Amino acid sequence: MADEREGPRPNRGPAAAADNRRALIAAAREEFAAGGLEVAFSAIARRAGVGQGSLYRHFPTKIELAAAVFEDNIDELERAGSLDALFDAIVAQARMSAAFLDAVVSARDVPAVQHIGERMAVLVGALLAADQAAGRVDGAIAREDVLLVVTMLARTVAAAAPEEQADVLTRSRALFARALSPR
Amino acid sequence: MADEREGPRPNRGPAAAADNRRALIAAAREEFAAGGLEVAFSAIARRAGVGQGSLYRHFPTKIELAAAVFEDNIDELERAGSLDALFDAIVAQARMSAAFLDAVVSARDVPAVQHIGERMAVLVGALLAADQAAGRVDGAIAREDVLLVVTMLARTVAAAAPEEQADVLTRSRALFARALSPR
DNA sequence: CAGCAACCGGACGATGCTGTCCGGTTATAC
DNA sequence: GTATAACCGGACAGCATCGTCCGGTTGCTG
Repeated sequence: MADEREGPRPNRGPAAAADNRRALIAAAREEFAAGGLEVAFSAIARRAGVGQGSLYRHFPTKIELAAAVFEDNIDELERAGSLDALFDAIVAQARMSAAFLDAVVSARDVPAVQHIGERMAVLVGALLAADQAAGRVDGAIAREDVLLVVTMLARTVAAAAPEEQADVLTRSRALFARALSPR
Repeated sequence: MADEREGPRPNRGPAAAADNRRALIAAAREEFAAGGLEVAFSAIARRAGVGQGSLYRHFPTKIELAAAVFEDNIDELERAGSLDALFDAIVAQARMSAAFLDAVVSARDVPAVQHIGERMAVLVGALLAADQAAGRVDGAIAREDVLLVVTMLARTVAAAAPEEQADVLTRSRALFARALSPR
């Protein structure tokens, strides 16, 4: 039933629904990364080569769309083996992460958002425990502290002007390294 | 706030220009503090009891308006006697500061913005030197680090949901205290 | 007192986004 | 082969904001 054909694929019919969904998520990822959460729905639909109707059918609200995008991205984050690696991955998707965080504050009760929050909490908890066991992070640091660091990193790097992004990045990494390292 | 509506005070003529300017700045301060930089120009004019034409005449762009508002606020910041006190003052105006920072990244070359940047840099430099001399802050910390901390504090507190604002505040303050304190 | 220049305030056209609705197309069932 | 149901895509009306423009008022000057 769910058989994916290459070649001259029709853009209509039930089989195209999954394709459209993927195209929309990909387009939204690029738009969010470029312009934050403020981008217009119409722009996302245009980039995906899909009508606005289809966009609203798949994702009635912007929060659900953002959640779908980030659900994909979090897979990448979960490959990190240490907090440092997690920070690297977060920074690489800084604008995306910041956009998602903006969405979170306005809709904490959406199930999809909660699910992502739990995945992040579990991930951070595991990495923190490992780093503390290895003596790389002070025992006084709590999971909430690390989540805060992640948030700050994403927002700060995302908001920085392009020419000072590199400086901001190294400086904030060093700052947080001081904050987390054992006394 | 409600301005002086008493007596047969004409709202026209050259003398009213300065009054209008003050009213606009006051209205903009409240609007920015409530809704960030995204508030509509029309809303600011309405709150100030002034026509849109007058708003655009005094402040052609939103950046200039934000700069005028923050130029007022920075007087308060300069009363701080230590970095800790500066952080307190920044957090008290968190939403305002965050709104202004957003304006800065989109118009770094505006003279009014540059002027405020210089005042902040001078202020932070002086406080940092004092705190380092007193042994409260590590000598390895640079002025740019502190400016980064200020930015992060403002943005983080401003973006937090009301119910977790208190927790975010204490946690980030503790985190940055660890980062800045001598080894 | 009369003319002038500055300034005020709101109306107004333009622009862009939102969310819905419907004609048309395609796979599937019979 | 034909009927049916699902789904696509773009048009469209509604809405908010932007930035300008102009009639009207006020204080100043000769």
